[in-house]
Amino acid sequence: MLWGLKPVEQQAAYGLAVTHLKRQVHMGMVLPGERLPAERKLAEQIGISRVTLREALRVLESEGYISVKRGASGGAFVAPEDRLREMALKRLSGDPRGVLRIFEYRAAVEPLAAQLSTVRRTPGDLRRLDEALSEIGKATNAGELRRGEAAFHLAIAQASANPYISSSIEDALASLFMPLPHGLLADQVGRSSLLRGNVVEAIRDRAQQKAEQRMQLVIEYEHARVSDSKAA
Amino acid sequence: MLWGLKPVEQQAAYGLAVTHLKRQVHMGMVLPGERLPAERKLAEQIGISRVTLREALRVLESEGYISVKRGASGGAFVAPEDRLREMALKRLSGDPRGVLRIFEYRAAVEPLAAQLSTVRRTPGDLRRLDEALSEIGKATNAGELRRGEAAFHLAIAQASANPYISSSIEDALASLFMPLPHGLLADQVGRSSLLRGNVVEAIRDRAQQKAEQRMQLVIEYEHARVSDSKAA
DNA sequence: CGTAAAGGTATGGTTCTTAGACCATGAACG
DNA sequence: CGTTCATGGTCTAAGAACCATACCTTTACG
Repeated sequence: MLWGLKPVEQQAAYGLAVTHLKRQVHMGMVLPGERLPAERKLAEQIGISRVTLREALRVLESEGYISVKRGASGGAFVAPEDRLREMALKRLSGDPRGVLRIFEYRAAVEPLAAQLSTVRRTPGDLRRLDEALSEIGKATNAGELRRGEAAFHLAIAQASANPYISSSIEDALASLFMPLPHGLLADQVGRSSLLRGNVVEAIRDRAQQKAEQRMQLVIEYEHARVSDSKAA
Repeated sequence: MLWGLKPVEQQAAYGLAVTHLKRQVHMGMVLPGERLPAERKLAEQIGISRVTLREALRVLESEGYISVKRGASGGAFVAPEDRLREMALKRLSGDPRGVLRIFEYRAAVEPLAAQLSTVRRTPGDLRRLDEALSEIGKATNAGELRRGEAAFHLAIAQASANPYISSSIEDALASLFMPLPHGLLADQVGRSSLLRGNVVEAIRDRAQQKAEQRMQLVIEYEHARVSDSKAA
């Protein structure tokens, strides 16, 4: 038999921290320009020592994700939206097929998640979905819109009550920072609200087929949006 | 924002090795009763030191996956089929929903993989599929049948050329040792060969819809088979 | 009955991670 | 203007994990 040729590679703690923090940025859990918690606090929160965290911060800094300032009211600040968008586009152009891979995958899994959610949703799930919709509706810049959308997709993943689906959706979302196209923010917010609101409505009404179909639409729309960004 | 409440946990190297080796057993890459490579060799193959590997072996031994004998022609031997089946059933009964979760997930992803394979398959992919079919056809015991089937599903995952699909199928396959029901082996082999052979045929003919539908059948059949095992 | 192939054990060194203390900076405030 | 103090920057000592290597013990087999 082909005996485990691939070596078991142990990730260093600082490497895991780098990955973790990048995901937060990619999914918009922390917005461009925002300050991260102080080193001592952040280290405790993610369960590593401060020295180790600092190694991770150095990596993120060198890759342009954050910039660190010292002194009072200093700290680690996420790069501005434009810088992030630039980095994202660079990655997209480096691997043109990557986007297709992500979306063909999401197109299979997320509609399933929506469909399952119609049956398994808890009151807490519905609350999270409403909150996400509300954040999308109130978004006043690209970062906030992205964060709301990420929250929406993660909430549906959670509502599906299937750990395989959950973790794979999270991976797919986090694996790529999806830039929003420049353009009228109001338009983006409007379409995002409408399409995703319809999904939530179907989930609330326990309408399996509708939920599935409408989620499919969301994915298709988002795929198109990313492709447009790439073209521009 | 909710700042990364979940701590970043670093897996120890021996823990990774345990997981890796369990997967090999679960997927039937190493058959019941078979001997693992010698410690020195295995350690080198999976890229860890012998001392660390030995820690992993102690864990596997204590959980009943392997038993270790010393002296010439000693070594680490995978537990016999019956013992493994017993362990698998124990786990299934401990988490009755787990099986459903796995199959509802596979039912979405694997047909997609088959469909994509019709377009992206390489000659190497077709060869691997044929080999897997051949191993299924020649199976003279439950272990060999399982190994052939695992090889088949992994080959299709690979042929889909989508890393998200690939890794998630591997996870799903490895997350659970699927016991085969006691019963006429010839029957099992016959049905498995027929159903999976049809899928390969569709992939060879580049028949997208057929590939997708036939893979769906395979998953449904396997789900039923596992459920039967549980009942018995 | 000795050889060889395996597992079992021991030693010392390297790297990663941690806890804790202390230094340096600079914005805010009196 | 100078003090305060939150915050990043640095240092040290200890511990844990992992590794390379050498050597001991068991046991099948010629």
